This record gives sequence, C-alpha cells and structure tokens, in this order.
Amino acid sequence: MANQSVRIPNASRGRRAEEPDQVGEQARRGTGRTARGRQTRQHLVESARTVFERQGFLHARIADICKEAEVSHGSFYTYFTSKEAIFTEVVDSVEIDLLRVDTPVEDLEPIERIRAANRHYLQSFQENADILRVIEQVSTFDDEVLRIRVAREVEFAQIIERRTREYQEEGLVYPDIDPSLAAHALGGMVAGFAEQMFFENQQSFDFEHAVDQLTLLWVNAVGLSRP
Amino acid sequence: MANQSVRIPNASRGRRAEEPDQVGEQARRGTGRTARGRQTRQHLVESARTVFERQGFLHARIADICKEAEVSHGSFYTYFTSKEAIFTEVVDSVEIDLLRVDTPVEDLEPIERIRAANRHYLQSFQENADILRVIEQVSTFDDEVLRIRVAREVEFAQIIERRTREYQEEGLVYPDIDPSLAAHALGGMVAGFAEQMFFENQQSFDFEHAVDQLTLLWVNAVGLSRP
Amino acid sequence: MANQSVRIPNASRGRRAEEPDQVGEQARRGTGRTARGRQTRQHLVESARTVFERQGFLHARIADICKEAEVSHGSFYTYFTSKEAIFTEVVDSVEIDLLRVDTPVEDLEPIERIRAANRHYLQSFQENADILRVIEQVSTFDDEVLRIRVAREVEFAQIIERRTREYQEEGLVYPDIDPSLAAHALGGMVAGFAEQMFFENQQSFDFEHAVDQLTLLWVNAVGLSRP
Amino acid sequence: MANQSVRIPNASRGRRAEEPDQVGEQARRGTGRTARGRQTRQHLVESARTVFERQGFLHARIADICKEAEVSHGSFYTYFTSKEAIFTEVVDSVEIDLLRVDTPVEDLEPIERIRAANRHYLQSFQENADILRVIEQVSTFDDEVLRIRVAREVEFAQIIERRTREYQEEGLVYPDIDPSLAAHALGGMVAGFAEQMFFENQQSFDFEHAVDQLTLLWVNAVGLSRP
DNA sequence: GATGAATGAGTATTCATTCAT
DNA sequence: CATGAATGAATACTCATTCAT
Repeated sequence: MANQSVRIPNASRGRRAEEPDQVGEQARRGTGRTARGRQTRQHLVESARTVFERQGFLHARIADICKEAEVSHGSFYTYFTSKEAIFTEVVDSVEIDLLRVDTPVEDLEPIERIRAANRHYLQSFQENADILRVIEQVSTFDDEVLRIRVAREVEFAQIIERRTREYQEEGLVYPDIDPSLAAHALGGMVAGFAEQMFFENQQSFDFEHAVDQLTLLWVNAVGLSRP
Repeated sequence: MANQSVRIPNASRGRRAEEPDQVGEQARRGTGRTARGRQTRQHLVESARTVFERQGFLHARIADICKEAEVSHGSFYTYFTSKEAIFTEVVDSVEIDLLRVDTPVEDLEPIERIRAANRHYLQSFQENADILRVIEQVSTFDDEVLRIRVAREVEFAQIIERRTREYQEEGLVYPDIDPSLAAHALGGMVAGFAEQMFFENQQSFDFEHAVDQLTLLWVNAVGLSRP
Repeated sequence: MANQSVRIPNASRGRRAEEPDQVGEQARRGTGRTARGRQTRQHLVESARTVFERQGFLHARIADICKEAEVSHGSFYTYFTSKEAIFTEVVDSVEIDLLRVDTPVEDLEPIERIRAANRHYLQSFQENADILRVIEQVSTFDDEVLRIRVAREVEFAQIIERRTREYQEEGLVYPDIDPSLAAHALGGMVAGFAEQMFFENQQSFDFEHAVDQLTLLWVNAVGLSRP
Repeated sequence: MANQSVRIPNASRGRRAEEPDQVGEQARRGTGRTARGRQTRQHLVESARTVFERQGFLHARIADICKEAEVSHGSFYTYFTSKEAIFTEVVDSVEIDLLRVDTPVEDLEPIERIRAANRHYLQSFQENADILRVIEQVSTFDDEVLRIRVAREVEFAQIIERRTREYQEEGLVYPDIDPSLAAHALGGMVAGFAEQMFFENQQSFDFEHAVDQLTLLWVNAVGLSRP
C-alpha cells in the first residue's frame, strides 16, 4: 500500500449515510481537553486579535494568524473553522466594557454619574479603538457580528433609558422627553462623537474637555442641569 | 458565518496609506466622446449603484455589474480601472444632500430651523440608506472613501458650529458651550441616531416623533429653548 | 486605488440579496458562443478523457487536465464547475454504443442476430475498455454516474427482454423462461464476461471463440437452438 | 455532484502497479500481545467495517473509524499503518463465503446442486451486499484488493469449470461447450445478476424465482436439462 | 499501550484584469 | 468601441501521519 493521496469529491451524498456532524458547534472545534491544547487555542485567539488590529479583518489571512501564533497551518483548523469563527471568539474575549462603570457611583449626583459614565465610555473606546474599528468593519458584512454590535448598543440604550425614566419620575428630567428615544439619541451622541474622535482622527479635542462638554450637553438636553 | 469568499482589491488597507497613485486621472478612462460611449458609461454607473446597494461593495463582482448593465466584461475596463473607481463615481453621482436644506429657512426661528434641518437629514438618510450603508462599509477599508465621508461630517459640523457660534454671540446659546465640540457631538447625535434607526432596524420610532425629540434634545442642550 | 486583493467571506447571506445563480445549470458553464470558446471546451473534454483513461478519476487532478489541454488553470472553470462536471461531459461525449448493432440484422436468423449483438458488445467494450473502467469506478461513489450506468444496463435488458418475448410468442423460446429476468441474467452474463476479459486481464480467450460460446450458451439457455 | 473532497491514499493507482512493499508485514503492527491490545484492535476492525459499509471506503476517514471505536486518533497507528491496511483486515475478517455450499450436496442431482449453489450465492451476496459494494469500490483503484476480488472470481470459475467438465465427460453436458469459457460466462451471469439485484436496486425480483430462473438458464445452456 | 495535539503536503477555486479579434 | 476568452495570483482547507507526554 502507499502514502500519497488524491482527492475525491464526496458526491455520494445519498447512497451512503453522512457523518452526523454535530452542526451547531460548527464554529467551535478542537476542544482543548489538554492544558497544552487550551494554551494553543488561547495563543491563536490572542494572535488573531493582534493581526486583526494591525491589518483589519479583510487583509488578515489565516496564514498571518498562524505565523503570529507560531503555529502550523493545520493547527488553526483544529480549533476554528474559519476566520469568522476566530473573529467571533476574539470579540467575545475582548472585555469591551464600554458601558459599566467599575467605580461605585451610587452616591454621586446624577450629573457626576453621567460624567463618570461618559468618561468611562470614551476611555474604554480609546483603549480598544483598534479592535472596535475592526468590529465595525466586520459588522458591515457579517450578520453575526452585526448582531453582537447592535446588542451592545441596545443594552447601552436600555441602561440610559432606565435611569432617565427614574429621574423623570423624580421630576429631575423634563416630562416631555421620551426616555427611549432620548436614550438612543444621547447614546448615539457619545458613540458618534467617540467614532469621530478616535476613528477618523479628527480635530483632536482635549479628553477631559470632551467629557465635560458631552456631559453638559447631556444634562442640559434632559433637564438635569436645572436648579 | 460562511465558507465561500470573494475578493476585493486592497485599495488601501484601512488606515495604512499607500501608493500615492494620482487617482482621479488614473481612475477615469475612456471618457466617452461618442454618444454611444457616454451611454455605456452611464449604464455602468447606474448598474453599479444597483448592484452595490443589493450586494454591498465586497460581494459585488465586476461581472455582476457588467451583467446588470448588459455590457461585456471587457467594456468595463474601457471606462473604469477598478471597482473602487466606479464606486467613487457612483458616490459622486449620488446627490446625497444630507446637509443643505432646500427650502428657505432664513426667516424661521432658530428652533424651527433646527427642526427643519433634522427632518431633512433623517429624510435624506432614509431615502439613501442603501448606498449610505455601502459607503460606510467601504470607508472601513478605503482611505479615499473614508476621506469623502469624513469630509461630509466635518462640513456638517462646521455648519452647525458656525450657526451655534452666532446664536451664542446673540446670547441665545449658553456661553459655556464649546461650539466646535458641541457641533461634533450634536451632529454625531443625529447621525448616530439615523444609523441606529435605518441601518440596524432597531426599534422603529415614528418619524416625526423622532424629529421632534432630536430637536428638543438639541435646543435644550445648547439653551435655545429658554424663554 | 490599487491592484492587490484579499478575500472576504460572503457571510452576509441575509442582509444582502444574493446573485440569482441560475442553478440547474450548475455543472455547465461558459457557453462557448465563440468558435474559439467552443474549441477550447472541446479541447478540455478530449484532454479530460485522455487523463481519466490514463490516471483514473481519483488520481486525475484538474491541473493535469489543463496541462494536457494546454490551457490555463482558470480556463477550466470558465467551462466546468468541477471534475465531476467535466467527467459527465466526457461520458456523454463518448459514444459507447454497446447496445445497438449498426449493421442491419433484420434478415438474420435469431441465432445470428444474437451472435452479431454479442460480437458488437464485446468489440465496443474492448475498444472503450479504458473509459468504461473509469465509469465503473466513478459509479461507486457518484450517484449521477451510477444512474447513467444503470440506465444503460436497463436499456440493454429491455431490448433483450422485448426480443425474447417475441420469440417466445413465436414458440421459439421455452415458455417457462421469464423474459425479464432472463434478460437481466443474460445481459449480466455478457457484461460480466466482458469485465472479466477486459478489466481483470484474466485468462485471455480468443475473441471469436468467446463470441461463439456466449452465443451458444445464450441460445441453449432460452431454447433457440432447438430444431 | 459535489464540492467537498476527502483524500484517499493512492494505494495503487488503479492498474498501474507500484512499490512491491512486502505488505502483510508492513501493514500489520502492534499485534496486541496484551489482552487489552487485542481488544482494541478488534474494536477497530469492527468499527472500520461499520464505517466502510456506511460511508464507503473513500469517504471513510480514519478519524471516523476511531470515533466509532471510541479510540484515540493515535492508537489507530499502533495497530495499522493506513486505511488500506485495516481495510484488508476487514475483508479478511468477513467470511464471505459466496462459493462454498455448507450443506452437503454430494448426493443431489446436478440440477439441484446448481440450484443450491445459486441460492447460496445470492443469499450470501445479499447478506454481505454492503461490504461487497465497498470491496468493489476499492478494487477499482487498489491492485491488492483487485487481486483478492479476481482470485475469488477465478476460484468460482474453476469450481464451475471442474464440475462442468465432469458432467461433460459423463455426457450430461453438450460436447461443444468450452468448460472454461462457460464457467466464466455462467459465473459472470450469476454475479452480474446479483450486482444488478442488490447493488443497483433494480427491479426487485422474487428471490426464489430468481434462483429458479438462473438455474433454468444455466442447465439449459449447458444441456443438463435434457432428458 | 493510550492519547490527542501538531504538522504540512496537496488541491481546488475565485475573480480581477488583459488582449486578440 | 465592443466582445468575451484566457490568464494566473492568491488563499482556503482537509486529513493522514507523527510524536511528546
């Protein structure tokens, strides 16, 4: 017998049964039962992030990722089925905590809370600008990623909406403000401003000045600045 | 996610600029001195828009454009050097007049001016959502298009800034507002909101309600709503 | 803009419409409207036959076929979608006329008719042994080809069955013969013998002797040899 | 037809013989001195048969066999050198006794002997149809397996030939029959019919009817049916 | 013996772009 | 100018086989 190989098409889909092929996992592969396996997988995800940040999604070749991870070509497919698969993993692994403020703000005045949240958002955005930019890119042609991105925006809006509604009930926010729409608009304001500032290298504003102004506009807009 | 792939020219790997390539002259070809030529060219541009809107830039193959235009494969290159070239032409041909309000608003009160501008922006955005989406896509990997897009945003911001500054000098806008930063923020608010509303199919707001609320937030934010 | 390219996954199957993709043609491509085109296509089919006969289906690479046809790699895909596609074309192009006897046998005695048919079958089989062997190979894993092959056998059997039934009605064939089953059995005898003789390089019988014996067995079996 | 592909080792490119490769010693490995070892080996062979029958040889991956046997990927190579090696083992392990009739037929009349042999052949064929199909597949590209298959046919023919010659000497078979050629032809008839009946799902004949008709044709053909 | 992670040879396939007619 | 056939660079992906633990 021998070693060489040829390829044949798996035409016979019909006469012969197919492998069950646990679909649903599709994206995730090679488990990493071993410590070594988990390490390699981790390596790949980290390298992928580096490559994506450097080259963008479109210009990142799987070969580039493997090279960066110092792993053979085949190993990639032990763990991931495609570039999309590993990208999703990268997105998940990145703790892009644009929303939640870590420091306790419970005791702060509404204005200071908003300022803290805005500062946190801008800061996180700036720190993760490279990968966020790629996520935005991919979301323009990959529904899965778009869904993730939109989910984040929606969550952001919901937090704002909830808080705004509370303030409104306390009489701190104008009654004619629609909390839901305002949440999307003000969330869009901060996000849109961040994109202009960090993606498009526009007129570089001073960081703290930007935080102050965004906060000022925000509180003015909903009425929180009134005496 | 998926398996198949298409190829796109790496026109300009995202932010990494390259070959200076005096575009503008090199992209444009066979101008179409003949009536027949001009017609073919026109056909191609129109078909390209259709295809781009339907498939996005990345999934649009030159073959698709030619098929749509009922023009031979080779003829494409009589008029354009690449997919980017015709895309630029498409972008130029589209009168995306998000900014300028056609109806004279000179006599209107500030609030009504802003309302009219916001309504116009949202409306134009909605009407051109398909191609705007593609422009956004391309701007994530093509510096040329990014420049065009950013230029539009900057112009938008400048208009707002100028007007805001005027109002501020008249005492209608709070003095602690930074006209430039506010312009970017409020412009971002409207643009960001439009994206959420028309790209991401989010919670569908009533159009006029959205216009009202955006306007309300805006005028509150800068102080134009005060007595 | 530029020349180089990258690949992107055509994930967005959903947000954006796909090409209509006239399925159903799937296998057949590039038409060959031009004489040149038709010629190239023809070239490819002929080269494919040569390669398949030489290397078998499994070890034939598309590259081999292109090389044989002195055609670029890409050209193959202008005309065919896969190795299977061109193989089907090869099978169709091969006039494997195992069944029909060209020379008029209408006037011959039943025995001489059968002898003529057997001789024709063995001769055609021998002449096309190489490609027939490949067809048999492919039919073990490709349903499409299996169908073609079975169809041929069925047709063969039907011809035999019809004739046998006629003879039976004329009292020339034993009444206890089941024409349908006999047709499959006797057809199988000739075909099976041919495979042993031409595929498996077994004990090489004299051609005319084989024809005579097969005919003798056949006519004895159904009773045509009786006085 | 299809797109995906699997690889098969080019054990022996069809008829083109190669590396003598003292198989038999090289194919067999870790014989399993331990009880545990023997068990694992046995597991693998059984699983291989299951997988081959289900997926055919070409579409069976070594990984599939290991999965079926619940054995690690690496363990396979402790016992076998390749897919061919284990396939040979499977073939050997299968008692495909198409030829020998178990029940004593010594006392039977010639006709009844033939009937018993035909019944036995068809029955064994039916029972082992799945693996026989795979053997046929492999024999189209693996000389080793082709040799095994041909050897079986030759043996079959020799048995028939011997018996036929005896009957001929006893004057029970027509003198103008060539025992050798008739053996190949009649053996081919039964084998060919079985393939049509059990591989190609053709017109399903009644089992006993088929046995009767094959026997009838057979005895008529050689003259055993004469008074 | 058993395990499963790592490796890489070997091909298929797409699509922008050129060029002879 | 129009046509569409021909080209080939650029990658993705599978799976048999090896090897360290």
